Amino acid sequence: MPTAARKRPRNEDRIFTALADPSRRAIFESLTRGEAAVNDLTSRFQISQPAVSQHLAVLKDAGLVDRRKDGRRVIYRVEPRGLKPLIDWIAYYRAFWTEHVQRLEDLLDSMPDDAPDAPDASTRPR
Amino acid sequence: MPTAARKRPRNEDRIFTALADPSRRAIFESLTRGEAAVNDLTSRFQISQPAVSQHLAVLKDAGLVDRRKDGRRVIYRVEPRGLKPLIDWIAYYRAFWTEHVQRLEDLLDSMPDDAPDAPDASTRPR
DNA sequence: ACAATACATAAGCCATCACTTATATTTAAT
DNA sequence: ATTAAATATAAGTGATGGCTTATGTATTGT
Repeated sequence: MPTAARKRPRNEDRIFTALADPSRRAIFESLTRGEAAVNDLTSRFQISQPAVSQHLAVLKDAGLVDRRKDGRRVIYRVEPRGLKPLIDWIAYYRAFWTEHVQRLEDLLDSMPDDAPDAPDASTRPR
Repeated sequence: MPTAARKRPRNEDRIFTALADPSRRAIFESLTRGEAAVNDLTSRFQISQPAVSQHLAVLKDAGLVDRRKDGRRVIYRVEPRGLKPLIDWIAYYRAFWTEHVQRLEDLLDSMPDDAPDAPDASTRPR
């Protein structure tokens, strides 16, 4: 069947917003060291369990983490492809100043991605 | 098992918060097309001049833009090295989750179907 | 000198956010 | 069957953030 428009929302907006909060970024960073249940994460930080759950919901909505049920626990893990829109955003604008930042080239060349899309300009100039 | 000691400054904080706002990101993106005065930027968006100045102040504080005076105008331009902490952040944690993806794939290869094992208990709280 | 222009800062308003406690829901343990 | 545990959601609250208008400070033009 011919696929119609792949009009995926692909919001780098949610990603930037999700990672802007230090607690949320700390939770994400903690998950890069291995998957963990909500209770595990709650014990690692000094915020309440609902706060952790809310942060995880934001991260999940941004596509940065995924979850799986294990009995009465919910195991969260990093979604490896979640940072792709962020990398694409950087890749798109790299053309304008890339000659000054060779490390960016190095990083982007080592990324296992294919043909980054142009980040969407939902806030367009007039 | 990676026990990442914290020896990395967290200056990506301001960058994430600076880029989290769509208007501010739009201003930054606009500056990638060339340097511009505040008045130029104000005419491109539908927000007031003080709002533009405030956004530019946040971007400058994050190290994403720099400015130069030209008569009574202030010309803003992208600071090429400004995104480096962001790129470093991605590169740093990318190493972790690619490692974990590999570990997960190895696990799935060696173990067909049953008994998901316990989450990593060696992750230490801060 | 005076007026106009370009920008920054101040002050206030309103929406959003990150947190809390309380509660509902699902699953496990006894 | 009860109780406990793990998590999500609801509701409320204080703080923060982005916007506005008003005003201050340089700089240019006449």
